[in-house]
Amino acid sequence: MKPKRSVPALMDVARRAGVGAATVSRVINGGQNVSARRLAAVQQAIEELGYHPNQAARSLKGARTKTIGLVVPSVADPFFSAAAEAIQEVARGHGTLLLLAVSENQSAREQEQVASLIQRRIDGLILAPSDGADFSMFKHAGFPVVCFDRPFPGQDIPVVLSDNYAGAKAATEHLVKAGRKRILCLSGDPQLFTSKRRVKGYRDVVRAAGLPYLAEVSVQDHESAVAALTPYLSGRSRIDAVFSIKNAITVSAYKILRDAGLEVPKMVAIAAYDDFELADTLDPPICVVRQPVVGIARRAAEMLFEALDRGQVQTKMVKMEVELIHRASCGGHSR
Amino acid sequence: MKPKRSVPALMDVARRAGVGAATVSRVINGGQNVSARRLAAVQQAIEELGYHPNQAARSLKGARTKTIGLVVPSVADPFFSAAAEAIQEVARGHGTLLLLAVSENQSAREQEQVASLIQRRIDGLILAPSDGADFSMFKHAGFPVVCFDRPFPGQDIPVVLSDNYAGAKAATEHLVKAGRKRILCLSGDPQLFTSKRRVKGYRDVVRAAGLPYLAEVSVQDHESAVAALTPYLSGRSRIDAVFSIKNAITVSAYKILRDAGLEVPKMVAIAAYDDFELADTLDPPICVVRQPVVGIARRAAEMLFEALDRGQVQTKMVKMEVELIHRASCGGHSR
DNA sequence: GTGAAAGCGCTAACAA
DNA sequence: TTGTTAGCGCTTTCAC
Repeated sequence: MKPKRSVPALMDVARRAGVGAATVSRVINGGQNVSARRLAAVQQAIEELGYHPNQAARSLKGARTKTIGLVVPSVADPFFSAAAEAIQEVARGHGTLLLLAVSENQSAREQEQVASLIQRRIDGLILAPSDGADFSMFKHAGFPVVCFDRPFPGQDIPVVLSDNYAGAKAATEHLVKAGRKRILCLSGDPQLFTSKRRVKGYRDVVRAAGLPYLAEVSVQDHESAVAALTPYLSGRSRIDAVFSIKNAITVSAYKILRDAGLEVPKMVAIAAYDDFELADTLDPPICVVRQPVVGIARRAAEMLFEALDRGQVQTKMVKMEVELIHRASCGGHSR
Repeated sequence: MKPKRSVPALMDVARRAGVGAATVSRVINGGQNVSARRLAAVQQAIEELGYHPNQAARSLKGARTKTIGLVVPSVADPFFSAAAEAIQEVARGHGTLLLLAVSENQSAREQEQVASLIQRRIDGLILAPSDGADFSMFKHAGFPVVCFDRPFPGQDIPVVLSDNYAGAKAATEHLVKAGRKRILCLSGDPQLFTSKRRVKGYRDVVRAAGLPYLAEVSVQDHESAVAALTPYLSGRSRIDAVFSIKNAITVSAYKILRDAGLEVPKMVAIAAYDDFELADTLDPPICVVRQPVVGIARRAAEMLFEALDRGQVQTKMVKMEVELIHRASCGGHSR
């Protein structure tokens, strides 16, 4: 009798322990209604065989897969990696694993990844949707979806996000109060929901204050940051403040100003969206709007599991407050 | 006839298209040997129903799950989140999804997570093992494993890592050449493989140079960094260089020295392991040993897929070279 | 080219 | 307390 080559199945355990399949099933599901003798026998067989129940077979029977999906633009981004960590932690608390997918903010990729997740019959999905996210991909998907950081375009899907508009407003107002007159707004992809809200917050404030609306909204990397900023560094179009809306750009702006010899905050103030690890260590420390990343992610995950437990989600939108962290780069008084 | 409530199955498609199950199966697997007429009918039914094949059922039949596991100490850590991104990218190229698990460097958690992955019948596993990783958890697992960043303790599992010893040696030698006499080595968990190798590199150099071996190897956070460094900031035990071995500690050390009024590099030089985003932006820029994170992760993933394709892994260990990035904090000449 | 039917590993209903 | 058995959704012979 040749032992079957592959991984042991429940029947192998049953045979080795000299019991029926159902008994093994009972044992691996809590061991209720099983005599001590057989329980021990089965446990020993499991141990000896290194048996692990096949989840695929279980979920075929209609059980939960104990797996949720997470789709983010990138895990390399500190915002989303912190979120991923928090979500995975909540999931772990529910005995659930995380299937990670990366969309790069491209709806085609997003769709492809979601299709892949649907095939795996995830119990639920947490998603930071791309701008062009298409709801039809969820047709007949059969699981709850919770968005975070951004809402699902044109769809009433539960979402947890922060108050981007208020945050940008607060930061801009702070600059205005500090006496800045020409505030340049720097942003990445102008299509991005978060960018749009933040730019709007900035705009409403400068408009109300009668200041010029100066925005460069398509800064992608250091090179384009140089290109975008240079015209504003001297002459009559010279600015006296920068409001950076995108994490990665902030540092570029800081370096460019410094390299151009423009003293911060004396000549040009800086305020930025998203706190970062060394914001308080740079010279001068950078004034930022801080989002409760972990709080947002955790809340989204909790909402998903509520939906899983209770059957339905009650809350449609949770908007978290952000915090303006006053630091010297604003040139403002801490009040 | 009530339409079944849940997600559509292959049979639903078959019935709607008026064909047999096998035909639908053929269509979703490439559509070979199917008449154009039925192919169209089936595709339409799939579209209308929003049908997605159930992977669980497929893998029950013995097919690959097209899913690999990734176990890291933390995804919030920039090193591991960059690695995760790279690995997910390679996986995507192979039509494979990533099941993400976090061990927090605790072998119990690691074991629990791996068990969970085994149940999901992953095709393979990429792992940054904890110090106490127990090989027995893979008993009968039936899939290839590749480690990265650290080898599996006492086990001959394929691994991709960087030359921690050489990197630490190079950094320390650089400090020695710059004339430093009292070099303090700061490290986190002394049990960690990478820490041990780096400390050894440091030690061998200071010993050979006849300099004192000064090490604080259990620095966890900013508070403990303060506690560890303070005794060395003044008096006769005063140091003239710090070699920080752990990412998170480096910035703490930098701040502590700065706050203590010890000029860098004039009074105290700094060299550190692992490059970080703002290392070149701080004042002074921090001299670091840079690991090819993405290269390491990608290579590990590629090795796993090679093992999956070819059946076996050939390489047992890949050691990547690191690079010493000269920056002003060392007080050295750039050569 | 096509469909019927067996079986992958498991759970749950039922019988004993 | 037990074991037997019928599927879960799919792929894969094997006839037609």
